[in-house]
Amino acid sequence: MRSDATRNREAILRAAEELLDAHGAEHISLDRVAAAAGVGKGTVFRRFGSRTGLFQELLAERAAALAEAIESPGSPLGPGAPPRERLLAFLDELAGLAERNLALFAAHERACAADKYRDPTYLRWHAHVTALVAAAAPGLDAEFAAHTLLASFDADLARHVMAEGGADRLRASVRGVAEALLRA
Amino acid sequence: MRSDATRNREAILRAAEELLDAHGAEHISLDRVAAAAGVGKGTVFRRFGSRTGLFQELLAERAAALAEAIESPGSPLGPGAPPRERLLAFLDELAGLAERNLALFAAHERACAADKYRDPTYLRWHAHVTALVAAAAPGLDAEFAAHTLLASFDADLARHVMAEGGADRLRASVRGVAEALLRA
DNA sequence: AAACATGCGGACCGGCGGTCCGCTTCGTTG
DNA sequence: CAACGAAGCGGACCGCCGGTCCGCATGTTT
Repeated sequence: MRSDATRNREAILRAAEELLDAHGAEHISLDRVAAAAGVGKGTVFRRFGSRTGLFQELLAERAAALAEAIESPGSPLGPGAPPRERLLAFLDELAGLAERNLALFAAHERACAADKYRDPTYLRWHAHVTALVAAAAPGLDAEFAAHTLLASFDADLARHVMAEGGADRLRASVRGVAEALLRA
Repeated sequence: MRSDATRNREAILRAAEELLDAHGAEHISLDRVAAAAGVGKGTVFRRFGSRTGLFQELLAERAAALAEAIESPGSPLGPGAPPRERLLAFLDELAGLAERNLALFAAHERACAADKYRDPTYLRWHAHVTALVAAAAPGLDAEFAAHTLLASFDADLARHVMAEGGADRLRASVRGVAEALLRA
């Protein structure tokens, strides 16, 4: 990749973030993103393929730290931790991510509305949760339960719950459901 | 309402159904609906206000029987039945509704994506489930758990689950999660 | 039949995601 | 350094969509 391409790519991602923070998930057209990045619209599409691609990459970037934490041993998130605690810790972490990136979650959802089950980040999260549910609650349909648990972080639901009580309220509610499920 | 207005209203609803059955939830623009109904586009908007309004009414129509069943005593769905059984029966019924109206569910979701929590049908369902969860599992955040349970009928998830096993598979998975939750 | 309210259709608008292509810039090679 | 091909760029352009508007038609009432 040419150096100007790399620079532009970064500029576009940062511009998208700024617009999300400033105006929420609505009215973020790719024209605007391009303008804010000081770049032509074609450049946005060349780098990211589509609106969907842009928000997928942005989410992947924001989720990178979590993805790494999941794979490195030694924390309650990493391999080696007992599945139940590992799952609860992961959900806690997701709640934090959702809080810090509500607008991005919303935009990403909207952009991936068509077959959301092909988003790489969602797929990773789902595989992770499925495995942990299967280990901690063998009686359940783990795949289905994993979708159900992840649905807690739907942007609208998360916003609604966090409106009274912030991320802690979301964490508590999710934990309540998760613990109930694992008791099975 | 003038008689021709009533007639057109019906024609539009039927046309929308036909298009949904024929082409799925995608590519159903209101231009197409209007054309299929043999009506001008303005008429669609005068009757239903917006795309959202159209699909909300269509869903309300398809959900009417269920809404009635919920309120009339004597069945496992109606008042008087024990909350746990009443909830499970309701979820079973919703699975059937989802199966018979997958395309409509998808279109409705897409149309109500902005603040989905203001859709009258969803609100009714949510209030119902919340009350039953509160009665059957006092320890839980009932409102939150209700959103979680209803998320099982997200069109994409439902389609994905029903792809192998049809509505019965969906019913079984939902029931598994619901029973686990109620055990709390 | 006349007069009024209601409803109608479809041209029109602004905005969007996505494409295309002539021009510019980068970086490599001799 | 000159020059050349590849990679990238920008923004005009396209088709489509949700939504609006208003001159005309149709139903209703007296």
